[in-house]
Amino acid sequence: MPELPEVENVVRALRQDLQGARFGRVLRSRRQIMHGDRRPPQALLRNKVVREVSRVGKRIEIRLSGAMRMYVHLGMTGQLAVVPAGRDLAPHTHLCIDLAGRAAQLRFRDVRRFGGIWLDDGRDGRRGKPLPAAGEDILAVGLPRFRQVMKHPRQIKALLLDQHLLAGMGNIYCDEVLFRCGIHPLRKASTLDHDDVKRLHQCIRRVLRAAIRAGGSSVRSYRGSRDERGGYQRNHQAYGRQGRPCRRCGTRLLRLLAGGRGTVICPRCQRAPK
DNA sequence: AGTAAACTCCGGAAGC
DNA sequence: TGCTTCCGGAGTTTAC
Repeated sequence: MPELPEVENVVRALRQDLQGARFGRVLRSRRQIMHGDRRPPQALLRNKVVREVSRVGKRIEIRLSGAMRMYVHLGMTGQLAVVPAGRDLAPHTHLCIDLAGRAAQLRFRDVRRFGGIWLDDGRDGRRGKPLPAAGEDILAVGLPRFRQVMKHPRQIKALLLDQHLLAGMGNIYCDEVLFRCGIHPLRKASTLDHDDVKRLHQCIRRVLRAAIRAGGSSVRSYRGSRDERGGYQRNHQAYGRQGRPCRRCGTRLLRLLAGGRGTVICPRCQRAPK
C-alpha cells in the first residue's frame, strides 16, 4: 500500500525524528524480517549514528556511521516511525531500537510481513531474502531516459510497476496516471507515440508530486509516521472506483487484471488495444 | 532473449 | 458464528 508518495512522507518525518540520533539497545528484532547480514542486529546497530535518510523508489535507506546501511521496504503494510519509548507495543512490531538519550524508539511494524529490513556494511550479505530491486527513481528520470524505457514491447502497466527499470510506481498511482492519460493498461509501451510518452512522463510527475503534497493516500489502514491521514484519496479518479461512474464521461468503470494486479479503467476514456 | 502468467509469502477484510 | 476466498509487492518458476 505505501507507494512513492507515502514513502516520501515517511522519509521526511524520519529525517526530522532521526536527525543526529544514536542507536541504543535493540529491544526486539524478529529474525524473519531481518535480512542481509547474519550477525546479531544488536551488534551491528548499537552506537551507530544516523547520518542520512533517503529514498529510491519505495525503498528507504538509512545511512549510519561505520559504513553501515539499513534498507527498509514497507511492502504492503509496513510502518517505520520514531515513537515515545513508553508507548504500548503495537501488534506485529518486529523491530524496536532505543534512541540514546531521547526517550524514543525507532519501530518497524508490518502486519503482513511483505516488507523487511536489510543491513549491509559490505562484510556479510548472506542472510534471508535479496534486497528488492530499485532502479532509477521515477521522479529523477528525465524525458530522454523515460522515452528509452518506453521502447520495451511490454504492457505499459507491467512495465511501470517493474521496479528494476523505473522505481516508485505502485498499483494506485499507476491506475491514476493511466486514467488521466487515457492510456489502456494492457497497451504495449512501444505503441505509444511521441506525444503520448511526453504526456505520460509529465502526468506521472504531476500526480506523484501532488500526492506527496497531500500526504499520500489513506486507503485501507495507511497512516503517516505521525499517525495522520493522507488526503490524496479524495483525488482518485480510478483506483478503488470500479462500478462507479467515470468522473470525466460518466461511463461505468471496469475492473480487470493487468500485470497480475487488480486494475480499474474507464472503457471509454482508455480504449483497449487491438 | 525477452515477455507474461502462475505461484509463493501473510493475515485482515469481505463474502457466504 | 465460522468458514472460505480474495488481495497484493516482489521474487521465483514455468511456459511461450
